[in-house]
Amino acid sequence: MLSYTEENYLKTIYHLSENGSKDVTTNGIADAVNTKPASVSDMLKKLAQKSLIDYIKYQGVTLTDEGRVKALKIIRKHRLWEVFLVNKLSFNWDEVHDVAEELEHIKSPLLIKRLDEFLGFPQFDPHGDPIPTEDGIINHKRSVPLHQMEIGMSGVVVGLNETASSFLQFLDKIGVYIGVKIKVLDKSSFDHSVEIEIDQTSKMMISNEVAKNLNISE
Amino acid sequence: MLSYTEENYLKTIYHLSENGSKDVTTNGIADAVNTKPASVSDMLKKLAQKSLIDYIKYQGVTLTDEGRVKALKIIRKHRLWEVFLVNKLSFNWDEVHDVAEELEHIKSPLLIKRLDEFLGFPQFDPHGDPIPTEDGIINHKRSVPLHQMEIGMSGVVVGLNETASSFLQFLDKIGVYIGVKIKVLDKSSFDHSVEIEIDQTSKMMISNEVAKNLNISE
DNA sequence: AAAATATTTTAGACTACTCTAAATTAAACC
DNA sequence: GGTTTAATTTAGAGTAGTCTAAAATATTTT
Ligand SMILES: [Mn+2]
Ligand SMILES: [Mn+2]
Ligand SMILES: [Mn+2]
Ligand SMILES: [Mn+2]
Repeated sequence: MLSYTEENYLKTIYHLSENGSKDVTTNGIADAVNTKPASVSDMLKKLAQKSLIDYIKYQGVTLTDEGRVKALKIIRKHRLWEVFLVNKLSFNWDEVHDVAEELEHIKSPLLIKRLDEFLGFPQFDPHGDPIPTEDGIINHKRSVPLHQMEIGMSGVVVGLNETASSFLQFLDKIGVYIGVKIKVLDKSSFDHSVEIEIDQTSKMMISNEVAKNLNISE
Repeated sequence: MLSYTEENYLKTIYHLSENGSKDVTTNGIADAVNTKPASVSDMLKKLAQKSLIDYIKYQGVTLTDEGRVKALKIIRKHRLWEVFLVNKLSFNWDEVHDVAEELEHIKSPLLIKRLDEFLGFPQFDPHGDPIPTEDGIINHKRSVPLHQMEIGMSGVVVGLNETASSFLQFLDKIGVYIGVKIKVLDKSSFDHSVEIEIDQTSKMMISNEVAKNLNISE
């Protein structure tokens, strides 16, 4: 049985190894779980002990198969709860993360089975992230960050690389959400900002920083 | 901010002071929270420190007003989640307690507000227990344990004094649930078992032990 | 390749909660 | 009222997780 804390470390290690293609470092984990590197070292020993990670001192960490499955189960719960909060309790998509961070630790397989059913077996969470299956299979959609698209190309927003409230609220304001159609009208070679057409109607200028965090598919 | 553990102690103290009219003892609490009396003594000091309880060594404990409100907020959450599990996720009434025991500690006022709304502002949980309001007002229904009713009297099951799965499943089997009408047909002076009519149709003999745990109102 | 710097680990200590064993106080018995 | 028993509290110690400061190792710079 994993503790609340162990679960958070595992999940964090998973996320860090997915995102950056670099290896997962002690400082990186410390940063993500909001502790000091010394504490992380201790925890890494514990997780290695339980063979949830492969860990060699001074070199990075990788999840074992067992660790990966455990991490994905927590992520599954996190994302299902987010769907619940948004679809059933009408939370905004920028309000769900912290609550889901707690709810993901509730230990009841039946609860998650029934919740999944109740929500109609959703495939994606409110931020466009895929919901892993019970046995840890996750459906990575192929997508491109908006700033890498060519002028004239178009596609659909399928995911985000940033979940900060300020970012989500900004997207709300400009009418961008998961599933909306985006066309690249122009790209400034000066500051790399991007001019886009949203939903075949409104035109907008967005910064490169914003463009980087919008994943487009099709 | 209260810890998970502190919340469980508070809630337990509340329940112990409601039920038995006797005072709340260290051993009683230890029994209820599944720890040793020594640990309880420590915690009582802590809760007294935070002025959530009045505590004098070797004499019992009582909740302060602040402590009572805190306890009722947890109980409110517990019971709302139970309603959710039964009404929305089709849990049986004997399956909800342990999960609610975890869910009650999720810290989000908005979540509870929305959940309450989503459930249609229920007044009672699946076991017939009243759901306290946000500001800690609880509606104690007047009721009598079935074994105290006179022959010929009838009423409606409004609550239970026992939540063990085995008891709830037994009630399922004999067709007793919250809201069902019961009439007392006879009482044995030998073993104090009670003959009842359920729902104006089936007749049953139930033990005194069972009768004690069914609260009837009218 | 040596020196300087950054990263990571260890050592030692702290908090929250728990336990067993011993000491204290209260309650029950005679 | 004094003795026995039961309830409660204290003392001392353990686990999980955290921290700071110091030591060890790796990386970068010159
Ligand atoms: Mn979490
Ligand atoms: Mn999400
Ligand atoms: Mn609880
Ligand atoms: Mn209940």
